[in-house]
Amino acid sequence: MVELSFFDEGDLVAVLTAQPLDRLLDYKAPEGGCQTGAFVEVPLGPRKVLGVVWGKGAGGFDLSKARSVIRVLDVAPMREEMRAFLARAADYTLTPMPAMLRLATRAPGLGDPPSMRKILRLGQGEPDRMTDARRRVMEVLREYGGLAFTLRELSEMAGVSSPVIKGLIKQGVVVEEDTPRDMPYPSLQPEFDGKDLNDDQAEAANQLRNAVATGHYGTTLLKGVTGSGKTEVYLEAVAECLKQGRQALVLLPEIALTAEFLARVEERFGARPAEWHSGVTMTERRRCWRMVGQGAAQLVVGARSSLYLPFRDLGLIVVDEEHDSSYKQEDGALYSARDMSVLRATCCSAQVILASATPSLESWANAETGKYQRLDLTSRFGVAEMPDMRAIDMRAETLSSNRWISGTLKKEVSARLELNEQALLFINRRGYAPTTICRACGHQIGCDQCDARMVEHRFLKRLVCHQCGETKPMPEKCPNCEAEGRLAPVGPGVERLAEETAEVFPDARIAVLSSDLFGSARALKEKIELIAEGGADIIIGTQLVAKGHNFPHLTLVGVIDADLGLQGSDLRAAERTFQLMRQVSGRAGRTEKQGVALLQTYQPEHPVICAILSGDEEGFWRAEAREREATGVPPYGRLAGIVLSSPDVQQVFDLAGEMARQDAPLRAINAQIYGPAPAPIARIRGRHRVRLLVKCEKGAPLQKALAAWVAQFKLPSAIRLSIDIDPQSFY
DNA sequence: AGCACGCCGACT
DNA sequence: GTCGGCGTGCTC
Repeated sequence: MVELSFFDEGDLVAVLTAQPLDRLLDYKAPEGGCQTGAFVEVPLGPRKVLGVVWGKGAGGFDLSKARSVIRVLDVAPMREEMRAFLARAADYTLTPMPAMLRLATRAPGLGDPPSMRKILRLGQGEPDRMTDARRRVMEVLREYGGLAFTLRELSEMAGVSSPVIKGLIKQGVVVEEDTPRDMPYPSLQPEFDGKDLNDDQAEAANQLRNAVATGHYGTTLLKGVTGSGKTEVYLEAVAECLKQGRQALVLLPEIALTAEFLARVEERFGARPAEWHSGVTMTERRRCWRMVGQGAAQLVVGARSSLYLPFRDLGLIVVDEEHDSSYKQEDGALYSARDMSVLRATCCSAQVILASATPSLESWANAETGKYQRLDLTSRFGVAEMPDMRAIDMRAETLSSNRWISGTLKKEVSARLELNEQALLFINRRGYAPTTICRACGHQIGCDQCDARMVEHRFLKRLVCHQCGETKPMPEKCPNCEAEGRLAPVGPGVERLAEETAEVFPDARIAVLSSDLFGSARALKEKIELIAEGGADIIIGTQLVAKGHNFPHLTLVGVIDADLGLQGSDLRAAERTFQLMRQVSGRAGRTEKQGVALLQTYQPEHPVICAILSGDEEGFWRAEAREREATGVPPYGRLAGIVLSSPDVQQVFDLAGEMARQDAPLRAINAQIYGPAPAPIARIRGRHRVRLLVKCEKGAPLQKALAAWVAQFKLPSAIRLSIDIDPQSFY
């Protein structure tokens, strides 16, 4: 090996810590030495902190100050490819290395020794006296001989109290053994037969398998309409990856989707994979992190942060619903899990599968240029067709005020109810009404912390700010003119639509699905299952219902306001509306019955609405691509958003203005600078936010220029600066 | 990030 | 005279 990777005791090693320092610190290697990549505990001032040995120490300082590494932690060292990935991701996103290391060490108890627990097995001989309770204990142990039980589990399984088991232990009939607390995950069986695939799916699966078998990097866009069997297809790629003895990672945008996915994995591979997301317990996270590092977890299903797990040999990353906006972290470390997946895959020679019914324009464009492979699944699974989609021209409908269900839609819903089928009414607005206005003075109730309007939630009996989460009770009188009883809700939210629906269809059973109505993912899941089994006639839902849930009795989708989202000048509005409408429409008719999707719109000739209705997706993307190419925005140009925030408006505007003037490093790469302007969310929790936008040509070294530009300024401590490369929301 | 150091206002 | 505000700077 050429690289010097082992250091003897006393050698100077450079250590990266998760503390926000702008450089590596040198330490003396501990007793017994250490290797590059080792996770270590080092002294830093009065504290002990976690670090990773990054290489040979650079020296060049007063060596008498050098302290020693306290100890090497008992976890697998960080691999070269992981270090390279973190460094490249840091360069790309302009995130400091300590912050990257923090992402990669988000597991509790990394420094703890591998703890042991006692498990119970059947020993030799028979108990002195056989009782019912004792018999049950022995039966359980005999029946599940392959499984390890703790005292508690066994007493639960056998329905006996723990003294019964303790008595058996004393006699040696049951024996205790020490095993590591972090157990390897049960092994998955890629040899099991998958579901039957149709020709289309089989062909796509075959191509993905071949790609995985090359053992090289590559990215494939797997495009398939809702219900086309994308999951079955990419699980075949996972199977191939496991056969190669490599690990696989499946990213899902929403925790609520994991339960269903885990069940499918279990069905396909005979066991459950490792799970990694915010809902997983501390002990389980610890186990996952360690087992992934030891190669004792073959498949991980997780949220975007699972990209930073210490895989030993990652061969495949699937990004399901790759267009989903939750893959873009918008606070703290700013990164797109989709782009980071591709980066990670290039670092470890893995394949990436980007799966979506409605890909992001970026991925579509990368497939067009041949940077990504593209596979299309056209036929829906089984006999179901894409629903028949039509617009309801709201200009021709007569609706009384504060009503949103048109006569046409009402008739269609009634017809479904007669047939005992389900209808879904979709509105992408939580709460009762988006605005509360005073009829006396016209004042709108806003949030005290932000500049957003507050949304009335009748279910919670409060006003809620959807930007910062601030809530307050509904005031009795107008906070502006003090008029009493003149505050009125304006516009529809999901709760108000439910109210109208109950009036219009008094005999129907109505279920409302909105994320704020459920305390837990489990409660939500139960409700969804209940609905799927036919426990409701009309489903009223927000965005939540668009994501992957299957309602077999659903044959009609009514979109209350298809224009919502087309307003404003957000460049991605059209793309998002297109994706959302297609997804929601795809909920209808997933089984043998043909579904219908009706879009209430005031602009039926809008290109996006037309593209949705005609199903001409390629046409929509081509038009969008032309538009973006003409304006030089992503993916045809590069963008970065710089947000400065401070409690002091004047201060933050002054600095932003100063930065905009001192733009020499940016001019050097021909970049243009726009702003300062109030950021999309102008005030969050009392901090005023100002944004600058930097735009340049596709090939320009944007990050380098930005770094040089920002380095010119010394930030007052009250001001925070964040740089967002490839921002998702820009206007 | 913590934590110490250090330089100016209201208290014993 | 001293306690304590948090701006500035350091951590191998």
